[in-house]
Amino acid sequence: MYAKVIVDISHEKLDRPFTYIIPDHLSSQVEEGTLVEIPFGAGNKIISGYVTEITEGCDYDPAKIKEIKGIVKGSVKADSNLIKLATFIRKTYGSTQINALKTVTPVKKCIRREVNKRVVANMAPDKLYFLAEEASRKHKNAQERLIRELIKYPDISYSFITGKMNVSAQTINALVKNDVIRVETETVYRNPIKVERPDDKIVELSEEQIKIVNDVNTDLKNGIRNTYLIHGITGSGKTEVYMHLIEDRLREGKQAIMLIPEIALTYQNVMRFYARFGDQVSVIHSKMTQGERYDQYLKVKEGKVNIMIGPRSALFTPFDNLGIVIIDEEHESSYKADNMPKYHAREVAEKLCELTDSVLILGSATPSIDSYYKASKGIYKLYKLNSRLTGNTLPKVYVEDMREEYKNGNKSVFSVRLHKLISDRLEKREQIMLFLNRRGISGFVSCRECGEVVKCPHCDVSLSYHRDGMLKCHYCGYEIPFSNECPKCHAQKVKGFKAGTQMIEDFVRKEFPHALTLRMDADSTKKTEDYESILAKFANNEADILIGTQMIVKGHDFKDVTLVGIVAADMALNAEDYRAGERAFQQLVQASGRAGRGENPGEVVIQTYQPDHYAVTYAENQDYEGFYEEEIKYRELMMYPPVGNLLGIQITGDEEKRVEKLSRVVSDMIDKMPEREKIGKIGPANATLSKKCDIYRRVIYIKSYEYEDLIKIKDFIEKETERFKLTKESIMFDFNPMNGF
DNA sequence: AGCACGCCGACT
DNA sequence: GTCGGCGTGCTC
Repeated sequence: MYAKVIVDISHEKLDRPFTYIIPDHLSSQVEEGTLVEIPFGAGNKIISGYVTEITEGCDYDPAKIKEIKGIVKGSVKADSNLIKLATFIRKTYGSTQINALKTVTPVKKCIRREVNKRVVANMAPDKLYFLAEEASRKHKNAQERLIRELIKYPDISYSFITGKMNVSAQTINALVKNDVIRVETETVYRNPIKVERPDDKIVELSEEQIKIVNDVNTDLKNGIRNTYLIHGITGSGKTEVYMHLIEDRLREGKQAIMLIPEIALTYQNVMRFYARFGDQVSVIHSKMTQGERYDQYLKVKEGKVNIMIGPRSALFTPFDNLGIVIIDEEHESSYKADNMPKYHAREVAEKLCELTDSVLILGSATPSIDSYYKASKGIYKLYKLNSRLTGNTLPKVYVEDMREEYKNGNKSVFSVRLHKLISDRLEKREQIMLFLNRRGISGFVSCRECGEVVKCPHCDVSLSYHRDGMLKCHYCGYEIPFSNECPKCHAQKVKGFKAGTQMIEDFVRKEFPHALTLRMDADSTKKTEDYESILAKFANNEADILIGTQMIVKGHDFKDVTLVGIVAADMALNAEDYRAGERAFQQLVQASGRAGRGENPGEVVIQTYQPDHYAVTYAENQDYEGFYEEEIKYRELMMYPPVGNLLGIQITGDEEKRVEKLSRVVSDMIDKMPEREKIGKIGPANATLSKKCDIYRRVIYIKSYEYEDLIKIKDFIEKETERFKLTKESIMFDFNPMNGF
């Protein structure tokens, strides 16, 4: 028998199966997906590789075929659906097979589970006393020590004995042999989440909700497998629908995967699932150790877990009878992987559901244009949840034109209305959230004389001022002490602008000296605990105003918040990539949704210099459909996704001129392709961040209606540039990029 | 990726 | 005369 093996070397030239003989003594253990050790290359260096196929014959010179050396000890095998997913990822996103295999097997090492080992006395204390005396006579000090301890405490933890008491395992083993003691082990699964279990009352479903559940179940009964997009405004009870659908699958003996954005992972969401489904729920998240991951994997394999909740990698949970995949907040950009292979969880989930015959449920208050487009084409089934469960109304949204405010002599950060509403809420003892966009977060430093902005010498960004008196670069960590002398005109006029959030906090303190504020940004939240404790404090009503970025509130309900202020909505509107409008709209609507989650109705103030921007006007009316219609027209016109497909090509290197030249060469290459007629090309141009850590970055974007064309272009460029033997420059591809380059 | 084979400059 | 530079080619 032979095995086709993908070797663990990520290089295009080796990205194909190699044939190995399966020796007889391994034939029972080598299967598809097994991680094996194989001799490779002239030096017969031992490397590892995944078996992807087992064949009887071989299509390669038998004289040259080597034998599999063994199985990688403690490895975890990839099941066949995951191998198929890996192939899909390789083809769709253009990675190597081995990298794709590695991404679908997030648990690689079999790390011993945590065991609670205890040493227990096997005989009565008087007998032990006798043995201790005997050990003492024979100068068996360690034995004596242990036995005397056991007289006092007949049940001691193993680690205490080998640690504090300094008794070796050998001594223990000797006593076990003589039946003096026995070692008891008890397996403890490391539980990633500490829950105090709030009991969740089973909520009656609304008619809207029941319809979704029934439709899905009816379709399933009729053997129809669909993808369902639930467009439900914040607070409309999507989670209840998810839980019902999961419960129905569990009853059929199937399992469920639910993806939620990493940032929303540790909070109320997950708790509700624990409350409802108990310990058949498991959670994975990026901060987990290898051991914790392995435990979750084992629990899945042993059938103890039927629901896996986690970020995009939770998709690769090896359930053997998967029935449903749910992607909550499906518009979130974190569902797109940011390193190779740059897969999108939604697309991989579609494939996974196809392979396992499962249903896919997507949910969002602001669906991605991609998904809504598919729904409008009938590829997804669309459902709407329009009423808030608590019965309260959507918040009232005010758009404030900051140009007008300025004209009327208001030079502060707050419009008259926002100022008034803040004092109103402070008086009523209701809570307030103030948002700023991400881009406005870090402070920068410039010369008031000549306007020179102090930049990082290694990256194309301005340095930001930190409270410790240093100027730091967020990308490469470069730092210099702050000086007020301008590096260009040498005037003593350099001054720092405070980070957006801090500026607002200072301003609030000046204007409302009695208000208690909490601030949340990269500076104030170095560790996750900080982040969690800030949110907990706010939820606990220990502050009146929470100031932070858009990021902070995903999936959190603060029932006493009745006012949300978006201090400067403009930064998001003016980003250069084609998703800027979509992102801005989503941010505005999601932020607005934070107001009035409790009993009191909420109000939202959006401050902007572009009150007529379509993202703002549609957000003001909470009009998703209107926004979609406008946005899709623009995408159609420009051949942007989801109407067309986009390939981002990034060329990087440490010499500006060479990078520039290579980008031109690649561009010319594309121009000569027969597909050139059908496709659109943008660039080459400098990337948004044109230099990062002394690496220059240029980009080319290719647009096409046919995804296949993009794959062809990537393959062609890879083939053609191979002979350049690029060492200092590199070319990277991103299919339908989400975050630009 | 890594290692071997292979054809041209400065050394005991 | 050799030791060694890394160019190119292969790896089941």
